[in-house]
Amino acid sequence: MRTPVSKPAVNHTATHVDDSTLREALGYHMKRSFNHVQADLTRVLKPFELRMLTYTALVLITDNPGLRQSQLAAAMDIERPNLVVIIDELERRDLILRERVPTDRRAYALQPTLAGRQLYEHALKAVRAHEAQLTQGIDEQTRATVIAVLRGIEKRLAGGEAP
Amino acid sequence: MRTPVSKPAVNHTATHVDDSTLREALGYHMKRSFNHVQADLTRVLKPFELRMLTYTALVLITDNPGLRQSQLAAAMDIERPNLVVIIDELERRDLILRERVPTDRRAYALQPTLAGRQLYEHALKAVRAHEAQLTQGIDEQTRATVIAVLRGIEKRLAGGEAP
DNA sequence: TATTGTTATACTCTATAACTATA
DNA sequence: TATAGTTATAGAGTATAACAATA
Repeated sequence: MRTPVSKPAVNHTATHVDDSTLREALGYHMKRSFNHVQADLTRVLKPFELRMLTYTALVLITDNPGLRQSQLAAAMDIERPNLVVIIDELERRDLILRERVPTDRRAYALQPTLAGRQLYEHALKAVRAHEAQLTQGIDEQTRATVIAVLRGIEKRLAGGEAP
Repeated sequence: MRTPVSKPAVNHTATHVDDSTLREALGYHMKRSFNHVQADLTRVLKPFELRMLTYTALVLITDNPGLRQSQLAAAMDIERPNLVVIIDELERRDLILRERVPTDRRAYALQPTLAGRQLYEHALKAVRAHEAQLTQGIDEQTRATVIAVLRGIEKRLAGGEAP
């Protein structure tokens, strides 16, 4: 989507730019590869009219019915105000419900609807196919190592600077 | 910056949310870890009044003096229009120069100024220290594997869907 | 006083179409 | 006609402050 399918006959633009200084940094590669993964996943989710964030929210609500918005925001690692529009969108499409919690009338218990659970199933299948294509040729051991490193970095940075 | 330094005594928000469905996907972990890396790097670059994109542009221009904007945009994997404001900002701060190319008066040759080269040196040192802290405890072999996987994914998705 | 959800707001990054001036 | 840089614009993600209702 970002690069032309066939390269131009004469290419003045991509000739030998030295990025060796940047390539040292893990974050540089994380950014570049994630941008492509993000764009690709957006394309995969488009037929379901879902984005990465609405998909993530739908999955977590379906797997954790009764979840509260504050819990969901924490799980998704986003701020509460940013979750509101996501939940609004899913609710407007009748994929989830906001149910009042009797014991705490400030909070909502988020519940998937039947339509929500069905969309979850279909979208999940597409995402898994996408994931399989993405990690094709990467052995399970290596994939697990990459995930472990990414999670380790996340935990280190999430926990605050000084241990 | 995102999570409090000390967790609240009673925590209703983070209790046992099942994200096992999402955790299968590599992209999920890429997003989460990159968000933290991005936020952390933003903090590291703040004293230099640089962002990830202005830093990247400054490094590439300094390492490749005379680079054209179209080449730089391709190297940074961003669209040309988005590069303009980045170059504007660096030029306004007298960190780089737009020099007309005599042989092609449509194009600019981007050159770092002395101030740009100096800021490059200082920022690079800070970024390297950040990187060292980030990858602390990860052996070189593993780090190389992660980078290779990320680059492989980027290349696969950048090249178009059908090989 | 603290928390849940909310509104409003701002900044960053990304993407596309269309323009200008050159080639 | 094609390319380099530009302008304008739109969409998405992220972050903070401040509010009403409730605890």
